[in-house]
Amino acid sequence: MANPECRLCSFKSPAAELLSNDELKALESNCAQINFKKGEVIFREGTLATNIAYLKSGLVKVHMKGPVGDKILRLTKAPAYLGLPTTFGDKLNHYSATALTDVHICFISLDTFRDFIFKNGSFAYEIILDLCRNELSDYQRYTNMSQKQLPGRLAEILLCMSHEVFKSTTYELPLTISELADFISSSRESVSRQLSEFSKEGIINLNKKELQILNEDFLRKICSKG
Amino acid sequence: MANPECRLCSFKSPAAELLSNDELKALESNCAQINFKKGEVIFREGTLATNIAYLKSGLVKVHMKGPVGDKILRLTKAPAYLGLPTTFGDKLNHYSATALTDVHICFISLDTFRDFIFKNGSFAYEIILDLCRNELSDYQRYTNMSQKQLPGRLAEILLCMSHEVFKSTTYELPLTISELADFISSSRESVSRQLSEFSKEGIINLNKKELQILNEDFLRKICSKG
DNA sequence: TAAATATTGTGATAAATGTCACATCAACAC
DNA sequence: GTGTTGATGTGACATTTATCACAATATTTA
Repeated sequence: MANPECRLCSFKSPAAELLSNDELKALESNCAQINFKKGEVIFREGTLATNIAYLKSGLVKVHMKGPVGDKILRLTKAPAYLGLPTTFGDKLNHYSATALTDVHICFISLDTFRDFIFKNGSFAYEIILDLCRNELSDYQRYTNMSQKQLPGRLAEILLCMSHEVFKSTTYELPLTISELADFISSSRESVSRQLSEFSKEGIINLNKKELQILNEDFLRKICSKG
Repeated sequence: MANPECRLCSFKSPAAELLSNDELKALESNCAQINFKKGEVIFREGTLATNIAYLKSGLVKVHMKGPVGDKILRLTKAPAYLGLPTTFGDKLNHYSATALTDVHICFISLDTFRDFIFKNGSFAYEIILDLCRNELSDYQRYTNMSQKQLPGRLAEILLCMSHEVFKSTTYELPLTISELADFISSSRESVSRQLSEFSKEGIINLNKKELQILNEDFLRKICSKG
């Protein structure tokens, strides 16, 4: 738990950029940075939601227990607040967050955060914008995932990770095959087979975890056709 | 378009309850009530999002075009704001809202609403709470729907409408079979068959649109088993 | 009222994908 | 090293569910 220097922090969220010096000072004394290793749970479904978690660096999966197994709801890349809805929406966390890389998290006292919302309209507005944008992209993904079948769903998250997370057509898969399956609501075996299929067709190249998108246009076509 | 009397309105949202008299006055002059008949579109995907839509009375479906067809994202019952995320998140609406009953909608000027957020912390906080609670329940439904198969998904929305919307085990289905299919991402035919199945098993009774849940426990069991 | 249109029910069939079983491979602990 | 554990690939098969086709009702419109 390092002593944070929020005022000097260069990883501030867009919302935190709008805080006054005094507010940043208040933040400093009500905030603790904790580092997690890849694979560690940042907060867990069913436990008390006591702090706001701000993801300062790294990549995280947000996931929830479903009737069958785990469901990955979204990947969240720094910088971002992690559990606003689960922290404000209920006393108990309704989902979990797990580090996919080593991450830096700042836990912010709920009271302090709430105070900013009450007293700093710009801050509140920025938080609202953030919640709204997230909901839009969630709805979009939800709709796509629920109407496409396996090839389209898989193509979609491969492209999504390429565009939204890594900004590159080559990247190291941050998820295991099982997790990919949890993400697109399919089975490990089916995902494995579909990846082989994409490889055979020359659309991707997968070496261990290293993924290379060879034919993005075709992948896009698969994605949009479903 | 009636001249609204927001100050006297007895259908205020929890957030609007927190507005001052002056703010309510500002609301009055920047707000227009419009009534829609069952089946009419309140706002449409792809059009400019220019106003906040507050659902004062009635029931609405929120839906989005998907790769295959329409996808119903949620049912929203009055009182509720309808398109906050699509209004704040982007200039264009990312989804549509259609009346399932006759409804009263108050369209509120975006600037006015934004002003309340900036200047009234309690209002902003209430809006944030609302967004958060919605996201939680969306995630829950999303997870359930994506992991269950047809019987479980159908059972879930039948129960959901019973508990959340109508608060009764007997109610008139607000959706056609096709819409039910759009909601649970299945086909019209499969939903029709599954409803017959439930009827044969004595779990429900469906007469025209009048649905009666006869064996709620069993329906719950189907719902939780998937 | 009749015609037109939308909604629903149901059988036959095909396609997609989950499940089971087992082999292989990699990482890590001891 | 060696054994243990977790992750992955793949064949065979069963199951679920979409699709197509068409009939039967409802509902709306002319």
